[in-house]
Amino acid sequence: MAIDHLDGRIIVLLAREPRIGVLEMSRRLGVARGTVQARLDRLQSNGVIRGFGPEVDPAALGYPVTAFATLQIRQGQGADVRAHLATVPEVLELHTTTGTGDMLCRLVARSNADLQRVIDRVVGFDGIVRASTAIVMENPVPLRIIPLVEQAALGE
Amino acid sequence: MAIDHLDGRIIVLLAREPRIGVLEMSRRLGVARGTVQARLDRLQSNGVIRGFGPEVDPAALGYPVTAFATLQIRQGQGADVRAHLATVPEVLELHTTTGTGDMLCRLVARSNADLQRVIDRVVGFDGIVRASTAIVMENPVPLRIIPLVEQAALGE
DNA sequence: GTATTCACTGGGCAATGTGCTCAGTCGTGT
DNA sequence: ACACGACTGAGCACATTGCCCAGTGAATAC
Repeated sequence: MAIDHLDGRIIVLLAREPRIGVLEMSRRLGVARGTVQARLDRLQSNGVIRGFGPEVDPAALGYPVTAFATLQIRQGQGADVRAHLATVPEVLELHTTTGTGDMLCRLVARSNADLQRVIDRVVGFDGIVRASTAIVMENPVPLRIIPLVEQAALGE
Repeated sequence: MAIDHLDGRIIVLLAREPRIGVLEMSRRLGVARGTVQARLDRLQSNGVIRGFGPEVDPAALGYPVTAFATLQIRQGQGADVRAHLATVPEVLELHTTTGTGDMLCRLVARSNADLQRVIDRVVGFDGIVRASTAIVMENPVPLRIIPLVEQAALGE
C-alpha cells in the first residue's frame, strides 16, 4: 500500500503516455524490464491501479451538460433509491454523504432541457423527498490523480 | 460524434478487458482487425475516448476519505480561487456551478482528522467566503460510463 | 559472522501482436 | 453507371510480450 518513488514515476509516466509498453517504460525509467513488470503487477494486485479502462467523454457522446444533484431520502428507503438510481444511465456516480443531503449524484444530459427529463426520472421515485441541482458551468480542474500520486510517492 | 453499435461494443469490451489487444478484439467482435483499428483511431480523434490512463484508487494510496465541498466565492475572485485550488493535490476535481454555491470540489484525505487540514488549506484563501462539506460514506455507484455508452450506441 | 531472503539486473527464447500495405468486395449516393 | 467510403482478408518486417534463468547487492534472521 505504500508507494515509493519508482512506483510514482511509473504511474505518472503511464498517465502521460498510456499507449507506452513495459519495455519502453523500462528504458525511460532506467530500470530493468522485469522490475517495471513486477512493480506494475504489484500495483495492480494492491489495488492502487484499478485498471486501464478507456476514459470516455460524455460530451463527445452527445451529453455535454453535467450536473450535481443533492437528494434527500425518506428514512429507510436508501437501498431502494440506490437500486433505482443505478438503473438510470445518466447517473454517472452516486455517493451517500453526511450533511444536509443524504446522497449526491453526478448527472449528464443532452441539453439543459434534457436535464429536466433526467431529473424527473431520478426524482420520480417514491423514496426521494427533495432534490436540489447544481449545473456545472466550467470544469477548471478535471478529475486528476497525478498530484496526489506525486505527493504519496515523496511523502511516504 | 455519433456512436454506432460497433463503436459501443468496442468501448464496452475495452472497458471490461483493458489489456486486450486490437487483434483479440477483432476476433471477439467478429470483424477484421483493420476495422477495429480504424474505429479506435476515429473514436480517439473524435475525443470520445480521451485516453487510457491508469485508474488510481486514492484509498489504496492512503487517502480513504472522500468529501465534496461547496464553496462560495467573493465576486471577481473566481480565477484566483481556481488557481489556488489547482495547487492542492487533495483537490481531485473542481467545478463551477449554478445554484447556492459557486464551486463544487471533490477532496480526499488520509482520515477524518486529516480532512480538517485539507479543508483548512482549501478555504485558507482570501476569495473564499464560505465552505460546506459533505463527507462521503458509501459509493453505491462508482464513476461509470458503460450504461451511457450503451444507450448512445442504441438510441442514436 | 554467516545464511537466508528479496528485489533488481541483464540476458535469452519462442510466440504473439503491431503498424503498415494492398487488392478485392459490398452498399450508398450521385 | 460510377465513384466513394467502409470493411475484409491477407501478407510482411519489426518490436514487444511473457517467461525463464543466473548473478548481484542489501537488508534481515540466525
